[in-house]
Amino acid sequence: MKSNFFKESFQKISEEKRQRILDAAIIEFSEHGFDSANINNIARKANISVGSLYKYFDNKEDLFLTVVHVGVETLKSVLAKIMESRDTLETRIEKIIRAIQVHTRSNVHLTKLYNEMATESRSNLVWKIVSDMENATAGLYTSFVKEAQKAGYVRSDIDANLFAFYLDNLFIMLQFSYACEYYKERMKIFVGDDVFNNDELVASQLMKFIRGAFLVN
Amino acid sequence: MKSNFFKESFQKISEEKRQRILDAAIIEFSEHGFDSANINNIARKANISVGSLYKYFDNKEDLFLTVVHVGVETLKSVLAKIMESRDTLETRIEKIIRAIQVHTRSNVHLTKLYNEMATESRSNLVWKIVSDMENATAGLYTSFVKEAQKAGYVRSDIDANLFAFYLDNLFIMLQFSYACEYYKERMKIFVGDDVFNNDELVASQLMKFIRGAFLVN
Amino acid sequence: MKSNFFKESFQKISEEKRQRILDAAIIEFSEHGFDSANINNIARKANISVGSLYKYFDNKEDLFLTVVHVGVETLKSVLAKIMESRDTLETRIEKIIRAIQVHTRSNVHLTKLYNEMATESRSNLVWKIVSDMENATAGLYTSFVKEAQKAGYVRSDIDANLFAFYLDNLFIMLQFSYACEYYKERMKIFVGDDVFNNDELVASQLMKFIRGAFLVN
Amino acid sequence: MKSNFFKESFQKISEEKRQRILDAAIIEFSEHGFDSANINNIARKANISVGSLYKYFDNKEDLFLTVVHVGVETLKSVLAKIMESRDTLETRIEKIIRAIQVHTRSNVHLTKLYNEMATESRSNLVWKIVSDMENATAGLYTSFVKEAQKAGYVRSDIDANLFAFYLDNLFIMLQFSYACEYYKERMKIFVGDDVFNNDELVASQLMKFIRGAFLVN
DNA sequence: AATGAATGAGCATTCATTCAT
DNA sequence: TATGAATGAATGCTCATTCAT
Repeated sequence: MKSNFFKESFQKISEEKRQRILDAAIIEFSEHGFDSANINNIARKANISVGSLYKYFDNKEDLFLTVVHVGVETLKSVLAKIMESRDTLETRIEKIIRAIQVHTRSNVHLTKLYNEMATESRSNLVWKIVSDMENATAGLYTSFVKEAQKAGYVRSDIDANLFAFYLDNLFIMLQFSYACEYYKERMKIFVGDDVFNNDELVASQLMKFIRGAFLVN
Repeated sequence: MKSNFFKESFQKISEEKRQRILDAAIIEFSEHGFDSANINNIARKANISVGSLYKYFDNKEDLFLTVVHVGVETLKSVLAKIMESRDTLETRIEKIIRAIQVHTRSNVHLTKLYNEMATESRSNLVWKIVSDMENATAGLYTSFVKEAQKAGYVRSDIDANLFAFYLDNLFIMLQFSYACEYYKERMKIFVGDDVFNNDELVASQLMKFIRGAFLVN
Repeated sequence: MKSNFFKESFQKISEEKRQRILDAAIIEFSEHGFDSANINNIARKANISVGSLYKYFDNKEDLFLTVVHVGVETLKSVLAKIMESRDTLETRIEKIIRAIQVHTRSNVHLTKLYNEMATESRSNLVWKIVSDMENATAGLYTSFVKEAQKAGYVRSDIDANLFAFYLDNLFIMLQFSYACEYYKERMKIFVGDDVFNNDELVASQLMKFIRGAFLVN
Repeated sequence: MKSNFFKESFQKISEEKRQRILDAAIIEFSEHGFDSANINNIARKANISVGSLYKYFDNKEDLFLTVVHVGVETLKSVLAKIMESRDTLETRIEKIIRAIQVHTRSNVHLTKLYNEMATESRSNLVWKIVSDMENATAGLYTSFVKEAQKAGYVRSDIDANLFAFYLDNLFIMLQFSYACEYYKERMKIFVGDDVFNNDELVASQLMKFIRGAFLVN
């Protein structure tokens, strides 16, 4: 599968300009969705001409795909960093939760984009790009659960695949709840207007929830 | 707050035609989102003229709000039916899970619409319509958790609000996983291509996950 | 030339209903002009159905032409009443001026319609309807001027046709100045915000203007 | 008050293109009025794309206001040129009459636009634009009449404001009679089909009319 | 005869994409 | 290579006219 959706010329420009374009695009796409995103706006915000944009990308879709691709790579690297250490499952989960709280806040648009992307029945191209991230995540979580089962830390009477899935579901919703307006409001309704000043409570309770679900008692 | 966004004439037409319009609209909005939804398409699919559509609704936004409103009412009634019986928390949760599996499959577009809607804070009107559903859900779940805590069935060392929130998060993701293309693919990656023929496993494992999280051990 | 633009059925309805229709139509046309006038509005204001309107008139244009025709007849009869008495030119002119002040105020829409009508290059049909009124007016004024010339009251060194024309020009602008928003504002600029409470001054000065122009000194 | 209703880009295009757009617009607006004027027509006639038109003007109203503004400026400058010389009132009036005959013929659409515009108080914006022209005219005429009164050339027993007003009324109707179909036909009825080949007579008789009205006898 | 719901062509406006400079 | 003006297809919405009841 093609994994680059930009033209050669996009690689030749300065790192700084490239970043400006990606930033402008990720904001526009994450805030308006693919169809309503405005290419001319992106160019203006990136401080380049539309003409140039079309020198770097064949069309709107390719720009979108590039942005998604970059976003996915970013998310993968965040996860990878957490997972490379040799911690216990419990520690890892805790690290992930904290990372979500920190990372989501400083990369709101990335999460919004993920939400947006999961929405559009945007060709199957998007899926092609994202699936390897989901594959990585799924594989990682599942194998850690299985390992922990073998080691006796985690109940042996559960389906590792499904439990990894439910675990990731909780993580995704946590991300949305920190980034997307709708889910932020919803979280406030459930927990109170003050939640967003109470990361510690949110994290520790989620840990308790997950630990109960997984651990041998 | 105004809760009807349609004109009087919309009430006068036959139930069948009204349903045709709502169906066409919910499909269009759920598949394209508000901005990219095409009013002319909706009219064509509903087998009426644009002119008529505008006799029933003042504008695109009002049609959208009506559709959201109807969708929310449907979801509320499904939940209400489950909750009115005097079951234990555990039974109730199990019933909800089964209901999600059944109801989502036959109302795919409703769930897609919810996902779409959560995507960008479409004016605050949408939020006004949906917030009472979220409020109802949040209140219901939280109070049941608290009751169960009092009765000694559920751990007393947890924050009922947050646990209710995490619980609903699992439910929402389950819905998306049965309705939205993206999340369906993701679920297949986690659990295997066969998941959608294995409702029993999905439900029982989720029950196990939740039971572990909640119950006194 | 056809001089009726309505269908037979329009004559069969009650005088009261007919008037309601004409009133609604004259208001709509005079306020919005032909193109922007709204047939459905007219029907609603006249308290009849669009369907009926189309039973009485073949189309929008015919309704417009009927309205113009009625308006013209009204104006003609007002003028006729003034002219039938055996007054001197000077008295007649004074009577016309006073009549304009009174009649225009209570028939604002008629004058607006005249202005509107003079604007549209509405087919030559309009012209056909109106020309006989203009012919009548022109003939009347001109012959009175000529008579007065013969009688020695009016300067003999003038072109009666043109003087009658200039005279009517003054009358038309007076009408507009009492009926049409734009010209009302303009008159206020020229004479002061108080003009419309000062009919006496306006009339007497206009008399003085015209007398000077016409009379032998 | 804002006095430019176009975007910056409109100033950047070639004088020739700018004129083409203004010409097309003035014709369309003067022939159909604001509501019925067709933007796509204007673009086509101006030989540019609709897209471009919207690069130069935010919307239909702004294009209209620009056209009105330009028209008013043109009329003001014509009047100003006549008035700057140090002639007697009588000479000035004669110059204005001749100027109307010449200028109206070569700027038919400007006069039609004025008529159209006076027809329905298009927002109060139009009035804002035009009122300063009316103010200028009113002030000019009135002060000249007053001066002439002081100098003993004009009767002292008249209201200068009203006489200036009646004078301008005659001028306006003369303009309409040279530009607008309806008023042209009317003038032919009053004076004969040949009027438009007889500027000399029209002017000299109008002078006679006005002189009689104003002068000390 | 009367009704008014239904129709669909028409217009203002937007925006992805092109191309002359 | 970079620019941004120009293009025109597409879409929300209106309203004269029709026609089943």
